[in-house]
Amino acid sequence: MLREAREVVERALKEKTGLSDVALADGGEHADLATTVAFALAIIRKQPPVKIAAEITQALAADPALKALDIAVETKGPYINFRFGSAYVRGSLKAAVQPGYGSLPKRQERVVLEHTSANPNGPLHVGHIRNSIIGDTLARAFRKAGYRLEVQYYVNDMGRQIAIVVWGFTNLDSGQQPGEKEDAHIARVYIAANREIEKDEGITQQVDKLMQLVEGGDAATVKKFRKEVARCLDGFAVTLKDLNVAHDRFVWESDFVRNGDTARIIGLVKKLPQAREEETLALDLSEFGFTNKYVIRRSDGTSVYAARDLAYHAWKSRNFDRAIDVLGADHKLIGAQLICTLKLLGEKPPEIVHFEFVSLPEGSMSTRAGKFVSADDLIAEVTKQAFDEVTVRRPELPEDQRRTIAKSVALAAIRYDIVKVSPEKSTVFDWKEALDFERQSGPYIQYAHARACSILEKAGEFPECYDLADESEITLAKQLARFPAVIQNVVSDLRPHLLAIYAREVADTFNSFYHFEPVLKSEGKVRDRRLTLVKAVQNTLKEALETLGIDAVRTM
RNA sequence: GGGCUUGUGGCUUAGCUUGGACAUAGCGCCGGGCUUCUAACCCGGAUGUCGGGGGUUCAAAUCCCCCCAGGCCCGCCA
Repeated sequence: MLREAREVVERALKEKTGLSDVALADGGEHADLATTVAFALAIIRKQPPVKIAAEITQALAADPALKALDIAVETKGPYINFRFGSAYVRGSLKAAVQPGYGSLPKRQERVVLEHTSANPNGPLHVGHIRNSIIGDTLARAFRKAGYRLEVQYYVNDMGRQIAIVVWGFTNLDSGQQPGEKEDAHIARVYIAANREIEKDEGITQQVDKLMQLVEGGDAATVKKFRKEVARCLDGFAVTLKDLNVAHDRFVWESDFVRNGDTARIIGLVKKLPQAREEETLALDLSEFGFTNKYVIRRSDGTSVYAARDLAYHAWKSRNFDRAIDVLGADHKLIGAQLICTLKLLGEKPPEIVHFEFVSLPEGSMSTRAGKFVSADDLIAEVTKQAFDEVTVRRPELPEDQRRTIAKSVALAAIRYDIVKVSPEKSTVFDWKEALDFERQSGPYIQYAHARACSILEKAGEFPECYDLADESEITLAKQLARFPAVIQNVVSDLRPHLLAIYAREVADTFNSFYHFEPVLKSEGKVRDRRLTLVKAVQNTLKEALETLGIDAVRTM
């Protein structure tokens, strides 16, 4: 409802002012929408802004489009405020109780979203899952916003790290320990192999040889690489499932070598005026502000990651209308070079969402050095803590039900803790925060939802009533009305944390309402309209939580 | 050294792209609230040179410049 009302107001303002930018903004505590356009007009018309604001307000007051939507206009000094009336509130409430609330009209564009794509040389850690959770939340938001979406994981199965893993499995004592997860096993061998390399530089040549063999398509070597990568991915699959993160397709990097795409793209790169072919093939992108050379092919003839990535993105460009990548901040430079080169090749470049690093209190994480907190450990610890909490609060529930709730609570705590922070902030992983299930947490929002469910359950059947009256009711309904616009903003700005903040704000407002306004104990019309409002809150929270990849549990 | 990025009460954080009405919320602290729809909750209070300095503007947390501090990057790694 907000999106529609905003459009009407914006159109009317443009008409009355003749400006293309009417500075329409959220009204905060003053109004539902507000504009400071009078300041801009004051300069043009050389009149005081207060006078201009009054004139515009008068002109808008007579506008039939605003009247039809029951939008009141008033001036407060130079500010023009818009206040939505009962028709808006009614329409908002009616929309918010519909199944699937928040979904936007279907679109035809096909979007490909790549996220996680961690190197398969060890388990996913708390840095990787920032990628997974941002990516998965964006994916859910895109689907809710009506897009046709395919989510991909790009499997780096032929990099140096994997060659080191394979070298380790061939040359070191590398048996799997009982109960050891595949990805943890691979990390152990990878770490051990790196220690050997530090001691003996000759090993690097053996690793290089492995890389040449795999690029050349040597059957036995390819098989070894595939085997370890696949095992690591099996481990990832368990972690990602626990995090409620899903991919539609795993795209293997080596496929772009095997099918000739990489050779083809290298051929095209060679013809670019920026190409510099000496021993290596590289691009000189200095005219675009890049100071380093962008290497595409090694002097031994093998391709580097950049070449295969170009092939992958050219493929995305041909098969999708839009491509979105979620990548760590360490990929900023190569991401910009990738985009630059794709443009030179006449391909659609991806839109890249970068997120900053997660470090540990003792310093940055490193798989190679074995310095990381694995996602599996995090999940196990948070789940254990959640089970204890559920047991304290609901001792009467059978254990299996407490376990089920604990699992959902843990998932909510982890996902929310990560997605609530703006991606551009680097963070330090903090166990205390990860294990906090109170204010500004996922469980806090789940709890508000469970409270709403509990009321609805006890209420039984009731006739829906959309005529809200009390200030607290109207405030809440207006907040629910913002949900579709929030979904819209998440996909247009590629900022999933906006949804996290919004869901928390709805929970805040509802908890306050819950405390002051009796629902089941009120009578007649009041009971009906409040129950309808509770249903709308429950429905909105459910849709918001599910878009965040969090279970909207009915009891906890 | 160069580039990108972050810096908001003791701690964490929203707002910054699109400059405007007393800067958002949480933790922690102080004080209240469970015979009442689940207290994973609610209400009140104290706490801010929006890193520092200049500039643009009627108006700057928000835009521009300089400086300081942290993170990331600058590889024939990925």
